[in-house]
Amino acid sequence: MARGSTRPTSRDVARAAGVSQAAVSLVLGDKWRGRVSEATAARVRQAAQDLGYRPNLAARNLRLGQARTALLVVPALTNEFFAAVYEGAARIAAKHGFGVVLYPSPEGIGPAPDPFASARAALDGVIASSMASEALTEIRGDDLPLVMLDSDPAGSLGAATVNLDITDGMRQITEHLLALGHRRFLHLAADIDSWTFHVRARELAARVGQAADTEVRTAKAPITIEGALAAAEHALRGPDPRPTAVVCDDDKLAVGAYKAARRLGLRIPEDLSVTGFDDLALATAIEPELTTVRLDAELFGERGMTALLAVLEGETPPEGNIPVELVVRGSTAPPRPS
Amino acid sequence: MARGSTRPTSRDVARAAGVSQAAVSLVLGDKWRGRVSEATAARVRQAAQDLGYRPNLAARNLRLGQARTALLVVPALTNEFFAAVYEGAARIAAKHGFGVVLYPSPEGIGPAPDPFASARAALDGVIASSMASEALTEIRGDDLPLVMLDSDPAGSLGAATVNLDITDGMRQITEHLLALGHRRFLHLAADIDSWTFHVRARELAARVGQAADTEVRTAKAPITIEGALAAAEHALRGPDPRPTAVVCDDDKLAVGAYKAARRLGLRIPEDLSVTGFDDLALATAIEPELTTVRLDAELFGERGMTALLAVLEGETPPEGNIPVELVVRGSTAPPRPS
DNA sequence: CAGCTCAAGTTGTACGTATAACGTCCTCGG
DNA sequence: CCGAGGACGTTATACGTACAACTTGAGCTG
Repeated sequence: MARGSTRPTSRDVARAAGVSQAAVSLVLGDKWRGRVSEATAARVRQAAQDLGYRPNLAARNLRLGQARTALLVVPALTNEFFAAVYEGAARIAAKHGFGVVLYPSPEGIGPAPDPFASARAALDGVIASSMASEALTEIRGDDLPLVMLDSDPAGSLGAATVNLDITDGMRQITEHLLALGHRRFLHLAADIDSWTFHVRARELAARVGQAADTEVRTAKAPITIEGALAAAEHALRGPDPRPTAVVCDDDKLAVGAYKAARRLGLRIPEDLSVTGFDDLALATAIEPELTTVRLDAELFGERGMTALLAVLEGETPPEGNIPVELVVRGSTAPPRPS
Repeated sequence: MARGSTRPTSRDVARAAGVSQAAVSLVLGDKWRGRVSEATAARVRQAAQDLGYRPNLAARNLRLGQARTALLVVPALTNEFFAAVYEGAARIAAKHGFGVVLYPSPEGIGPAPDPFASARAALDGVIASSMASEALTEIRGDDLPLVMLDSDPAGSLGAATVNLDITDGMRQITEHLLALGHRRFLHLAADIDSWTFHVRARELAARVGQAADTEVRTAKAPITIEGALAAAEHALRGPDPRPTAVVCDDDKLAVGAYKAARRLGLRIPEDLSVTGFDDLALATAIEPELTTVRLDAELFGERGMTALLAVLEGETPPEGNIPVELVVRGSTAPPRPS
């Protein structure tokens, strides 16, 4: 802030090139065909180069009434899944000259004024994960275009939604396990009240319910290794007969299940099958490698940004769920004959 | 963009409250003590509330000549370490009314105009990880305040630096392994040419060199599980006698080492000790849990942001390395007597 | 009651840009 | 030789805000 020489403006460039400020704006804005001679344009570009001129974004945004910036609201970047969503969104944004800013994790803000509560004018739109929906209304105005990620299409009035095909993912897992012969399941569920996890539970119950002699127990856990370990161990120590397969809402929960199995002396997959959800780096780090559902988080982010851009253009965003894929690895096998 | 009713401005609020626009600015900017009566101030605030007024950030930034925004340049957010750095930086930033934007991963930008190349005017400063230093000069002007993360203090002319005490971390690892009795080491090194990884190699060589009858082999690998697996397997199949400890530059590399050991029929830690670096979630997910050096990535980000804020205030940023901590878990043990 | 002070505002302007609207000169057809 | 139009610009203005400088009236003092 205590910088003496301020940065050069378009007026400085104009002076150096011997033209008016307007001419500089035309040339650098690439709107000079038939309005400025090639020679003059070259002179202007050279002057801009020499001075190291960069347009002042604040002024440009003010003038144009838009910021070419979108806000992405996610629960936590340290979750690899959401980091990948960001990267996908940022890639598409960059292709269209847009930037993406993140809503800082709510618990970290404290009593300070939320920078984004007053930043609405510098944003053109919002992409929000359903997991972060509570704080959403105060961040976003009632007028800012909105795209919801993984949210109940029926419940998000007006806003465009982009969803992964969670239902199909859970269907594939369930059918895989049923085909292997499993009948007694433990559902290790995330203790988060959001649409995407409700769908998992609903689909698991529906599919398993169609087979005979089946049972589904549920244990809720926070999405941490320790939390999952505690919940899984407690549930697996429950009344006989023990479940033969643990269906986890998330790969991280599956790691907890692995640790619980180890404590109980159960081998995976011989004594216990385990499945995850997301296909994070974690899934192939552990032994045996985890059977899970691959979610293309980057594509998810890309679709979210694409949808927002469509809304901004006044078009109708594309519909349709993003397909997911069951990846069978070493953590699932037929149950031991009892 | 095709929105009919534009958002209310401070002038609209002024009209509604029956005062001038300047009065609105004074009241909402909290600079009205002794300039505006309490009653009028209340009227203004009420009007702003009613209209749902939010200041236009672009205009404010233009007027003030600052954006209260910092740019954080990191190689990849999907690396949990850098995601945590972001969260730390964003937390401190928010406390000071600042925002943090990320430099989008370079490979994703493609031929489109880089939004940040021209965004300098909307940025007040840059925090950059050394791993991303190549692209730095074109992003940053030559005038924007800069803080470097994990970079050679001697090499970063003028810019403030914030460093983790990597040297001490490697010292602790080496001494731990030497104390256990190890003499033959494999250094599974990241194939990235950056200061932070040079320090690891240098310190390992220096410390081990002080003991008698020691040997250090080096294998370079990209920081992926597959890459590390290939490099580690190749190195461990090398000429006898085999190394008894694998020192990895990074936890992810250590996972590759685990997989290589498994392929070779070596048990960890009985036949082979393995150490990591970073203490990511991965470290406690695998079995046995990984002996590694804990880096407080969030604190790292906090310190980076604090340093930048100090520079912006014209103060001298605080000095000193951030301490790191050896976390001994189950992946290290005395070598098998030969 | 003249002159001063102070509260309580208002008027005016600048930040840097993009673009609409307005000159010029030059060329060229009729 | 005149007028039309294109090529090549320039001048002027608005975006919404923050703040310096000015105005106005009331109260107080001597």
